Amino acid sequence: MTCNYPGFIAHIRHYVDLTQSDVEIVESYFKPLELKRREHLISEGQVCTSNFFVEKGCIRMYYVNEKLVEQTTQFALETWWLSDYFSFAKQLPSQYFIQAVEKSTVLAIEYQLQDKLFNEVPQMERYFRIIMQRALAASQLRTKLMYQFSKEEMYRHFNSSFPQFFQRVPQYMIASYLGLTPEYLSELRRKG
Amino acid sequence: MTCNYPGFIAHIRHYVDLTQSDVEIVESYFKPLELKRREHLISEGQVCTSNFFVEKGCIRMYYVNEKLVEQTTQFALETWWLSDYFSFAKQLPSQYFIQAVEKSTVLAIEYQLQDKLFNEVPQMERYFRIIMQRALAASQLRTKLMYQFSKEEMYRHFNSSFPQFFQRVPQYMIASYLGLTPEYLSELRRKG
DNA sequence: CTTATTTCTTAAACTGGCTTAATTTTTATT
DNA sequence: AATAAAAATTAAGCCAGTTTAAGAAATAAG
Repeated sequence: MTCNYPGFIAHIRHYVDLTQSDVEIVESYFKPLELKRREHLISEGQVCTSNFFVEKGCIRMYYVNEKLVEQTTQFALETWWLSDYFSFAKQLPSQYFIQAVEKSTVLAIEYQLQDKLFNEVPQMERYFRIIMQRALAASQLRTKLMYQFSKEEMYRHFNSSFPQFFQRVPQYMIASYLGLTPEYLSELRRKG
Repeated sequence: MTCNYPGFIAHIRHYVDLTQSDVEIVESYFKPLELKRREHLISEGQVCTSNFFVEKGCIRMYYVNEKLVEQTTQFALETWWLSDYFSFAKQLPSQYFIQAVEKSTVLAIEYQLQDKLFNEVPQMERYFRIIMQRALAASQLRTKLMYQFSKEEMYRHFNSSFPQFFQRVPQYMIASYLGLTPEYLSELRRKG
């Protein structure tokens, strides 16, 4: 395959067909970003002008609460999309930060260019429709887990579902994502 | 306008253009359902074969927890879509019930027919892409509210944002949606 | 290698919100 | 209108998880 972002194109082709010339057009619409650990893609107050695809690494979305503590609301690993979809769709200032958790490669498409891309390569409209629906399914599942699990169960579920995550991500980010304090997470880890 | 479901078609036309013949094709793909209060669209264990648009009334999604209590995870009022998108996309059994909260009119499109519709009327693919993205934005907002608000704040926020809701929906459903017990909701209401 | 900074741990005191259980009010049915 | 069933209220006791604060360990930077 002669394309610049093989993980990306393979992911799209998992859902829709693309000719070789489609691939070239698609790639031309995306800007690759090499991010250092802790580098920010957007900050609170800026419009989230792009939708981000994680080619390599891990990024997160967080906001800063009234106690000035970072509250992580989402992680995205390889092949996942992440954006503040409210800010993105309405082109209004975001309340979030989006940041690389570790050294990462991300592909960004700007809001302004999306519609042009869909007109040039209509399959991309279908791809994004499927991706958004899949993200919504994931969000519904997460909501259910938040309702049905206690904080302790949230930790155990997350830990057994994504054990590699504890290697890659600082505990305080995981704690805030799971909705518990770092102190309580520490206590749960000790308990085993 | 000569169409059977004016609220529905107006909603689609808010996002994409449809010719009069498109409208006829689109309407032919949807099945109208008249629901009595508390009537179910799907039950736990069934595949959620359709995506539902609320033309009139109010529906909710809930599951039954280990204590045999109904836990409401989502409401949908007029012009909102609702489905178990995991069950819908994978055509696997659902863990949820979808039920009319009050007398309602719903339009249903079956999973099997969606792709045919998108091929006949490509604008509908764009419409659903936008709708899914909008639903995802709403879901991100809700997640943020769940993180940043205490239970008492969740109640106050919901109450001031959707005062009409308390007229239409039993309190125990609202309580479970907000993640609090009916007893505590009652106490908060008394406090005013 | 040393120092500074960030992250993680430990433990005690505290509280928001749940549980339980009994009562009242509202709504549906005959 | 009478009866049954569902929904909402009230209050006391309780506990999962937070807060606070101080120290230890790990990581980054010079």
